[in-house]
Amino acid sequence: MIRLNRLTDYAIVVLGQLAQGDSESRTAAQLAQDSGVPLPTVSKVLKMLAHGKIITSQRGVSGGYTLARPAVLITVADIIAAMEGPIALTACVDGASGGCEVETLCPMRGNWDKVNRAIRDALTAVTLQEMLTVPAGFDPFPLARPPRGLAAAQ
Amino acid sequence: MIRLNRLTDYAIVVLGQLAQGDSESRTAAQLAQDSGVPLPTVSKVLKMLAHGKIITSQRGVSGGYTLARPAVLITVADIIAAMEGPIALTACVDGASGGCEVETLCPMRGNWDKVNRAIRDALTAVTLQEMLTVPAGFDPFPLARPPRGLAAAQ
DNA sequence: ACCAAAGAGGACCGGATTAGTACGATATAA
DNA sequence: TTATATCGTACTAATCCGGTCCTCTTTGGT
Repeated sequence: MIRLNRLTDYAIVVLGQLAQGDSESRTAAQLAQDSGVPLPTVSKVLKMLAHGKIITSQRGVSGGYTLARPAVLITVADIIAAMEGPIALTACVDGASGGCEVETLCPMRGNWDKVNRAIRDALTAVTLQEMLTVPAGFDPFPLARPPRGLAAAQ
Repeated sequence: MIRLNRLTDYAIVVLGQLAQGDSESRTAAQLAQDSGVPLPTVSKVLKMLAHGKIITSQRGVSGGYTLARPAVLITVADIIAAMEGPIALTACVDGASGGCEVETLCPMRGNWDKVNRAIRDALTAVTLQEMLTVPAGFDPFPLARPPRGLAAAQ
């Protein structure tokens, strides 16, 4: 199970709220209430998204947040990148010769790149809009997975 | 940055060692020495891989580990699945109605499935063999980013 | 039959990461 | 000028994960 941060999850939810709002400006408080996520946390998420240029913020008395562009043009890759930095599986890949101690022994430095690119492409192919449109008659709980835990798993 | 466990990283390295060994049996101690990873940790990794049917183990006095099948037939998806459980981005996706508190509000439960499938496909497309063969003249450090403190694990 | 080697399995602990909170600063419209 | 709402940063608590240790089981050799 590859984990992405809970905040990223929230980000998607919040963006969903924003996308439904007909491009109207919504305050952090509104979004917090609508999403059920505590205000400070939503605020944090919104800040990160604004930083990543996914949404725009308007300060001041009647301020709020708006999608920076239509939901169709926002990809999951964009969102994840905003929330977690560049999309890549963490490994020796991430540079800096000092970082990986078994560097000289590891026969495959750099080949993660291929994997990373594949994943990046996969994530770029899905837009926020697609995440919002729930297909008719889909199964809400596709995989019944064991609680997390690698050792406990299987 | 999507994180996969450090153990998964080790798994790839260790499997690399195994793949080079002409299908000979190697003990955990040997692999630990060759990979530079502490024995208990390597042992744990090997156990998990054996559990996932990636490698086979032979107990007893002249025991050891061997790849369960040729490196060409072992995909990165297999390895990650063995180390971290089913491949999916953690989200409301992962079932159990109690798990997600904003469930009723979240307009996009289940659409992660599309993303997950894409990622799974991407990972399945890369084999251990491919990870081993370093392309001629590749750049060892494609992205220059600060090293993540690796806890000085020898 | 016994002993040594090697893996299997589980429990445990410390450290690192992250979620969540709080507070002060800044901008804006009325 | 004041009320409102975001911005930015610092801090704390809880969770998760990597790593280690210990004991049991299996197996081959003596």
